[in-house]
Amino acid sequence: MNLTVAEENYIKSIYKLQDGNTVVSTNAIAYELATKPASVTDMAKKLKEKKLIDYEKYQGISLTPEGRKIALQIVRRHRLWECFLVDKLSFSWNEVHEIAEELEHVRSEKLITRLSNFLGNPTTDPHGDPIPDAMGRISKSQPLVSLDKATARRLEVAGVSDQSSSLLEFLNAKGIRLGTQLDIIERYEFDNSVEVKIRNQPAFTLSEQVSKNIMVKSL
Amino acid sequence: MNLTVAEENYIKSIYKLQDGNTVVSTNAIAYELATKPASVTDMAKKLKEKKLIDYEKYQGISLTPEGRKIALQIVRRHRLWECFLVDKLSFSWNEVHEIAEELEHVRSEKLITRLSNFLGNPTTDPHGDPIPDAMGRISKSQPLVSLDKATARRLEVAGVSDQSSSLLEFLNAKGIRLGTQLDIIERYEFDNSVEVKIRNQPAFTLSEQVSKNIMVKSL
DNA sequence: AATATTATTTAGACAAATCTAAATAAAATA
DNA sequence: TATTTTATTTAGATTTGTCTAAATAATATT
Ligand SMILES: [Mn+2]
Ligand SMILES: [Mn+2]
Ligand SMILES: [Mn+2]
Ligand SMILES: [Mn+2]
Repeated sequence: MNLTVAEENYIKSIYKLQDGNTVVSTNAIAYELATKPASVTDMAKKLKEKKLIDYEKYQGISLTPEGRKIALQIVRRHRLWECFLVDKLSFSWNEVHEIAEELEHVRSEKLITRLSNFLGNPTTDPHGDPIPDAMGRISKSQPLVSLDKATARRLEVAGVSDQSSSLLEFLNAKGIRLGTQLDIIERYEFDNSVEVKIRNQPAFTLSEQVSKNIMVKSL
Repeated sequence: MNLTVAEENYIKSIYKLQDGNTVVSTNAIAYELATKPASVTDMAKKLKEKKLIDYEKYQGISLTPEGRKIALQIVRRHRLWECFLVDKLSFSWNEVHEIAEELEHVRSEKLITRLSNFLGNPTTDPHGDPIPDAMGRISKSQPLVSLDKATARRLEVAGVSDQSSSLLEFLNAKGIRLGTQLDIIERYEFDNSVEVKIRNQPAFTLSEQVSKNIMVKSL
């Protein structure tokens, strides 16, 4: 199965959007890929032809088992490259997504096997997302709680639900990254903001907008 | 200047073929890129439009200074990735070309700067070819001699002029790589073959075909 | 149920990169 | 120089991925 870069990007988006849902809508894919619904319909026909998706017009789109297998390979490549960029080239987590978006399309079994090995076969990427193994097995990311709903006092940052560069940049500036331990100092009902503290640093306040997108686990 | 992968591949081929020559022919480029002369003519018009090559019909093709600058960037990326694959992922030199052929098109200044740094800013790639620096400066590869014409008795392998996977694989199997030291045992006029010896190994014979493509310097 | 809104598909077009076959120019040879 | 061969270009198609505008289907609202 030899796929173009465009086809790979569609497969990956469908995988991402499907998560739980039975089918994905034409519009959702168009929005995700910053393209037009008409283009999605065109591509849907091609991917159906290749038996990578199930698709009947007006009925939404879902990956076939084969499509899912390919999606997991692409996700694996994407996340391994993100690890490489952060761990070996000292990029910060907000800079790696766009670059990995290109690197993920370099197809070579051997390259990915060796890259994974070189990185110590990591199981999560710099954003806390699980990395599928060579067989496409992916650990169910334990259901995390968002910071605005967490109950414990001491928490560890385990992921972000919004991966926009603007959020990641903000967190970066505040010194919040994966594995950072936070203490909840105070919650303000008024605007649902929350005051938090990182060891050896003055406390600061996070808006609801932000705390909603920080996924944490208690220690 | 935003170039497509195809445009980058053309620019790189023209750079490679120009080397010394004033202009490059349509056919030479077609052969190098395994495409058809008609396609080269089409692309020549586009690249001229973008002011990356000088081209008048029937007069051959040459890079403009701007085109040359871009070629050097692509060559830099290609060779740095080759270093990465060999030095960090333990690929052998005959396996890296195809993969680097894809990696070279991932465009990110920062990525390449950091990759170079991570590798210790190497100045030659695994095939002995010089790596242009960030400014596009490239060290004139000292004019090497091919093994079949070398005069000294003890030689060091400094490059290969044919980079086909078949030659590299052969050399690999014989234990010949960049920096390998060879002693000339005997030259046979009959078929221009040459018997060589690597330290701690039995001597063996190389055909003229092979020795022509091994570039060496004396020690 | 009729109407309005939203989602999706179709029709027709375009740019990029390629091809084959035919036409033309340049170079080599007799 | 005339002829043959080789190199290059043009003309016309094809594939991939995209778009806009118009048509149609599904859903929501009165
Ligand atoms: Mn991508
Ligand atoms: Mn990620
Ligand atoms: Mn390439
Ligand atoms: Mn090389």
